[in-house]
Amino acid sequence: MALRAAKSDPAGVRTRLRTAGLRSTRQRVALASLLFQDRQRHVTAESLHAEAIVAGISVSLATVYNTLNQFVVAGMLRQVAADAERSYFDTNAAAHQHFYIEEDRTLIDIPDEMIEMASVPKPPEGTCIDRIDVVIRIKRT
Amino acid sequence: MALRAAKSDPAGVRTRLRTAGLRSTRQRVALASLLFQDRQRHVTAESLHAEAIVAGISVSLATVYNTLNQFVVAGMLRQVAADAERSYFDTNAAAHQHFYIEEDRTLIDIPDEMIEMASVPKPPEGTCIDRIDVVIRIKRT
DNA sequence: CTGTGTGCAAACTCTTTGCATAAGT
DNA sequence: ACTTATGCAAAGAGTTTGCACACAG
Repeated sequence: MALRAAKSDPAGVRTRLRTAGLRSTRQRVALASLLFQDRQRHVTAESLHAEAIVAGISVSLATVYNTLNQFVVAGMLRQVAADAERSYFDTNAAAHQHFYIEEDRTLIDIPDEMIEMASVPKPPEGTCIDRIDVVIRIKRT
Repeated sequence: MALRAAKSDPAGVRTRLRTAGLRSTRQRVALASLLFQDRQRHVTAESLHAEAIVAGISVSLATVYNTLNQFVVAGMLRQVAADAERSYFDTNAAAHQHFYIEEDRTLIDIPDEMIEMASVPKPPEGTCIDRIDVVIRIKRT
């Protein structure tokens, strides 16, 4: 059976951190375990911190911020600019897009197949496309 | 000749404010004149405030924020979430998309024709699409 | 051991708010 | 006149940073 709970699979997470050039500290392993145990997650620093506290992981909010930023740099997470208020982090670093429910401040992944651009505009002279972010803002009816 | 400098065309701006249900105060008229004299502009609260000061308009940063938010509510401006760091406001309230140069923190409009979605994903049950934001992040080569 | 990460609190940035004053209609 | 907007400064989010201590390699 596949052991994948926070404490039972430090190895996979550790390898992942190692590969990213990050030391396997207790906090990083714990946060990474929370983040990557499910397929796809959208967290804010606050929400992940709260989750960590509930899970009995002693970690400061500052460290959560630092860790999230490190994970973004390492390409393990993707930062999503859906709302000016706060930063969202998406465990799915691959190219994909989002619904954003403004009332709930909730992000929902859009399956790859559901969106496609007929034509991607040519970027200005001397620049290249880094990535394309699509946020479909939705409202309850 | 068409007079359209900040002080020579208060009427158009005033009408616009009136229509939006906003009183034509000196600051609102001045800020609106700065904003809408050119076809399309992307400002931050800071940049507009600085611009106003340079133009000799006495206005506080708080009022700039308040005014921008009022204009957004009134549909005169559109808020663009390109960067988590700060809010951008776009004088083109119509549906259109942006390039974002991360290094310069600069927004560039993408002409309507250049982008089109092959298929817009169906929003989840009980919701409807408010709007679609596309930000193409580009980097200097 | 040696260097890097963490915790904490304080600093920082961006944005909003409360209250007295000023201005619009 | 009566109401609403403004200015200022202070408060409020969210996020980053500096430094002493702790821990991984």
